[in-house]
Amino acid sequence: MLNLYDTATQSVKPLALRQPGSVSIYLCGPTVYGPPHLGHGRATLVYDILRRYLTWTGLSVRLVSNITDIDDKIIERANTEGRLWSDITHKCESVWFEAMGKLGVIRPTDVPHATDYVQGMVDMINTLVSDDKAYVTDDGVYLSIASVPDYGLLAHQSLDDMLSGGGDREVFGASNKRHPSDFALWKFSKPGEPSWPSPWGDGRPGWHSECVVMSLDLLGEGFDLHCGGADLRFPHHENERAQAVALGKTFANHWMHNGFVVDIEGEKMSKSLGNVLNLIDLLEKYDPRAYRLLLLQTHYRSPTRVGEENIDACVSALAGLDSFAARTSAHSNGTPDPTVIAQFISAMENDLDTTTVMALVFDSVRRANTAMDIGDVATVSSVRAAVIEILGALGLELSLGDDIDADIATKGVALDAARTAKDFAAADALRDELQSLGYVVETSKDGTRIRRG
RNA sequence: GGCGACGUGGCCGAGUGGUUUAGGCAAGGGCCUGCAAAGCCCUGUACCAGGGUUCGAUUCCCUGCGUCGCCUCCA
Repeated sequence: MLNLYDTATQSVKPLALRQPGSVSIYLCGPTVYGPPHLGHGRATLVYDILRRYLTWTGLSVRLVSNITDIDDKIIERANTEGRLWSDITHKCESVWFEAMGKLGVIRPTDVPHATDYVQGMVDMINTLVSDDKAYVTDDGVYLSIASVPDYGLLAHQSLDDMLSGGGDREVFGASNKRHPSDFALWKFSKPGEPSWPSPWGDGRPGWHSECVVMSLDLLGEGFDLHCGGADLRFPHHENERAQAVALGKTFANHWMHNGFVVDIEGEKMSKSLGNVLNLIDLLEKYDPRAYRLLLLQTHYRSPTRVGEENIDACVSALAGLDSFAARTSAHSNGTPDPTVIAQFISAMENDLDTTTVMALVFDSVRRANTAMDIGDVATVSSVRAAVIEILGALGLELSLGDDIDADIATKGVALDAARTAKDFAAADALRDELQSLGYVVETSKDGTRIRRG
């Protein structure tokens, strides 16, 4: 049973399943108006790891992650660049999935698009308006949060405190709303903007309405888990839930939020600070597995510092793991060491304690390496199998790097021959040549092993 | 102003009321090696400051200082 921190109750509690054997998860996906940044990468990676783990334990996982393809930001960019808004969303979506593919993130089981659900949103808003839970103003339709008794469940703050705070912040549209915290379900469109018909006037749905309709439509009431970045906790998730509650529907049973990616100074990356790191750049410069490893070595709720030093450390650690996989590849048919697997499970069940899991992995690798040194084949194969099993369950594939060309392999044979003949000058020359071509050359009593670096 | 998180060895980053107090990276020493690489072993004696509770606190409580997040679009 997976124990997971729940934002609503602010405590770690078992993830209860609505239907035994299967898990229903809704993850708020991207608004497609720009390239993915490191924060998007973290969120998708965290939930990819969760999803893979749950699947590994034998559960059937349904992971719904939407694409928000209608939003003010998209319209703004379309206007600025004189492009069709759908042109931007299509392009951004393909860039998104290409990046996620490189990260090794499995595509969600369902990828609903907000624009495909507009009618459902209009219907939902209509119900809320007829029940007087929502009302029409001159610029849109708003939800009356007074109709939601426990509004603030996720914010963990009283409305008064939320309103009194924020220093000099302005409350948007405060003048024409019943309550300053009421939020838009439907926004009337200005001429030239994308719009859909509605009983109240042409317009587009509010962001919060998109996610409730899609999650309830695909997963149904009382689905198991709703997740996303910590910044979505309030107002986005709070407001999604508020609509469901106003409709008299049971919403998510458990709320999970991941921590931010911060810069080297420890500040959250944000566009206004100009410290946003592009995920595409990271993927071009480094082995994508390094980012996954970095996140596995941090708890998912802690802020993560992402900088070159950090990623470099992971690249080095990965080299050690790959090297381990390569040097033990002859013993790849073992049964995973049950003790190691049990430790893995117990760490994961404890609120996804992947840092402990990685410590276990590195310890196991060391144990197997030692066994390898002394020729304890049984230990090598069972521990190796456990390591591969665990890393596989977390989405980390080790590289044997043994897909080398024939002429390179030939040079390896020549290198061994030169060593046997004690012609070390020739052997060193061959090794230098191979290394300058980017290969890792490891010689031992058993012969030379060449692999891609 | 409200709510919340955090301050750990050169760096990153877990964790814990006390005996062998993660792990990764980097560094130094050693073994192995023709020399390297890979691997293994050893070393560094860390917990913001000041009080308090306790036989004992890095871990609990209080105060102070510092950092960060949310309260507005945001993974």
